[in-house]
Amino acid sequence: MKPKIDDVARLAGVSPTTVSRVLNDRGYISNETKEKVQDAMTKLNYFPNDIARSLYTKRSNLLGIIMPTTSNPFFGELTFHLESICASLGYKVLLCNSLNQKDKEKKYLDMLMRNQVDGIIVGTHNLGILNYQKQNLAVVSIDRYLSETIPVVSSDNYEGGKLATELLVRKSCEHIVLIDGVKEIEKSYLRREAYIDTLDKIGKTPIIYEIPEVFNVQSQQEIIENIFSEHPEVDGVFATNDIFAASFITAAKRHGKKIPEDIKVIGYDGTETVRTVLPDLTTIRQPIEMIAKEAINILLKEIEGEFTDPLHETKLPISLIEGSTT
Amino acid sequence: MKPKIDDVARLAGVSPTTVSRVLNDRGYISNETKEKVQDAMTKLNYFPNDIARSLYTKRSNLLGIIMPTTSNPFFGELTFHLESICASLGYKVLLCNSLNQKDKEKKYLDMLMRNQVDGIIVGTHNLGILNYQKQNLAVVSIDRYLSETIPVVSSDNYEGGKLATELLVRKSCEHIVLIDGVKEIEKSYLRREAYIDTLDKIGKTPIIYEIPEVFNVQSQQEIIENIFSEHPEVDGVFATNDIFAASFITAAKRHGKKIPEDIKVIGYDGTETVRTVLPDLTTIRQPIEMIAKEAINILLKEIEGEFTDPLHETKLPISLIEGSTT
DNA sequence: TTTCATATGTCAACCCGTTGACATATGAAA
DNA sequence: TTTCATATGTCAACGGGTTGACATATGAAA
Repeated sequence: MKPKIDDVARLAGVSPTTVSRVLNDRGYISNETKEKVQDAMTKLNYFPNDIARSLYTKRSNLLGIIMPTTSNPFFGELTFHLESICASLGYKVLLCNSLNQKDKEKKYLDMLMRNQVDGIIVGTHNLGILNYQKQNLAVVSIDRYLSETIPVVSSDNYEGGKLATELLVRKSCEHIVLIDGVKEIEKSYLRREAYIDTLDKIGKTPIIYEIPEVFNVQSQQEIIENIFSEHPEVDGVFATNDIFAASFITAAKRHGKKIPEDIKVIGYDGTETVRTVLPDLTTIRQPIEMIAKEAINILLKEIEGEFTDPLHETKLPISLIEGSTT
Repeated sequence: MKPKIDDVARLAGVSPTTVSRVLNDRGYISNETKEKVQDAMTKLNYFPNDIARSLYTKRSNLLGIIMPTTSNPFFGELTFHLESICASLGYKVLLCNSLNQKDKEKKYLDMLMRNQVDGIIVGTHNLGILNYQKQNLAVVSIDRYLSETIPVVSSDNYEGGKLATELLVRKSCEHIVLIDGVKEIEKSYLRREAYIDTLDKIGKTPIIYEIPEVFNVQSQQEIIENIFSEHPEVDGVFATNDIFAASFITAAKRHGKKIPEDIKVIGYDGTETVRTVLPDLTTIRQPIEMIAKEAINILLKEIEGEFTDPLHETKLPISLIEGSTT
């Protein structure tokens, strides 16, 4: 059996209340007693039961993180930073990989509610479900508009899309294709909008390819193949994430195209991983750690009840990293 | 205030016990009552408090996952699979990014114990701390020997190292360098051993470079630079993970070396991410999902108390993926 | 000598849901 | 008519730790 507070008290020769006082640093305790108690805890290998504590204090110190998948380097890195910051602040993280599937998100949300999380950080698409139960729950969304009451932390997607498209234009690309995720309702596609606006301004027609199952390599490649058959004139590609960009480059090479001579390619995200594995790739870098910090900042304020501002949106700066693919 | 079981009971016009019976599907309940209760729960937005439940049942259904960092694609993907499988089995995951730092691991371990996790999956180096408290706790280690009583799940590292080195030899490399992590005590370095053994057999001298701070890009590059000054004759490189391999290739290009003509490079891991971003890279692929499945299998057996076999080790098959870097 | 900060103990209520024991009621089968 | 499966209620203990109220004791300062 796991030792409990009574066992510690007995071994230390004090009352359970005193042990609790040591644990919570309340009231008067002599150093001598403190040591006795701590020794007893060490000897017994005692760990205070946070479940019992939470039940009483009504504070779980648990946060939920819902991401599409930590397999994706952007979300993997984001999750790392989020969790690291949480840990440094005494919060624990329940991880959820929703794969952007509504049913999974619903189940995860349910699970998180049952586990009395103090707040949730959401990096996933859908989650319309959230609305009806927002009530007391603190929620922050990363990069996605979820509802009017949920603050969003993102980097400057419009500016990123603009920078990317402008770069291709400046490099004299005539036929610039956008490779993006699927446009869903209620989701703002600022990178895409910036791409369209920028092309509009110089009288060019947008050519957009949508990749539906974001985390399915196969479907990605099929769609990218279509670009070459349907738009063989393509000489510039803006992919809204680096993985798409990399996939495109691979396909382009297969088609005998030279990057950047024949086609210039720019990606998006600029994760450590992709920067290391494919440092040549020109990309728009998101400040992932800063996003994580800001998201947690806001979430904690919400948890403390200090947050009232609806329609709150934080836009963090992006930066262009020019490699040799443009 | 969050609704509790009594509120549900009142609204449904039944007793709290009946609500509990509905929740746990125990005893006799008419369908009519079931529906009334479920309606009331929906109306009130009621979520059963898993904390209170756990306290009574002494089962948290919580698992701890300690990884170096989900930023790394191997661990990001591993974490994804582990979590997905856990979720499908009704387990919840507390995520810990230890960065292989002993003090952090200790803190995380402490945290997990306090949270009454049913088991822990460890993908991190150190954790000698584990020994003294192993007692009732179910633990599985991935790829690392931690103690005699902790089962290890890994892929066949020796075979992988052998295949990799043999491939370079077969491709007529004369000066084969190994880029590896730092060799620590108590850690088995089978990939390295296989490399050494394979070279020994044909009378070649191993040349080993160790990268200490695995997740520090800067230090990686510095060490790799040394290879070119100290061993300009290098014509084959076996990197024990794909990130090292990619870093080396980047450096090689900077030095005007052609891959594979001047230097052949093989990596290790074969994650989805690297396969997509750098599909040319020859690598040894680890069956990440299989590793995750097997780890959880064993962990659950431990939790159910069915596991007694000490010194248990599971070795899963690796495969060679030949790209164009060799 | 009085007073008070320090130090510790006892006790019970509380957090929320679970469970076993026991009571009661209904309707159908024997 | 008896019996029993079905259906629901009441009640209290339980899980492990927290906390407030109150009692008591000691030693030092006033």
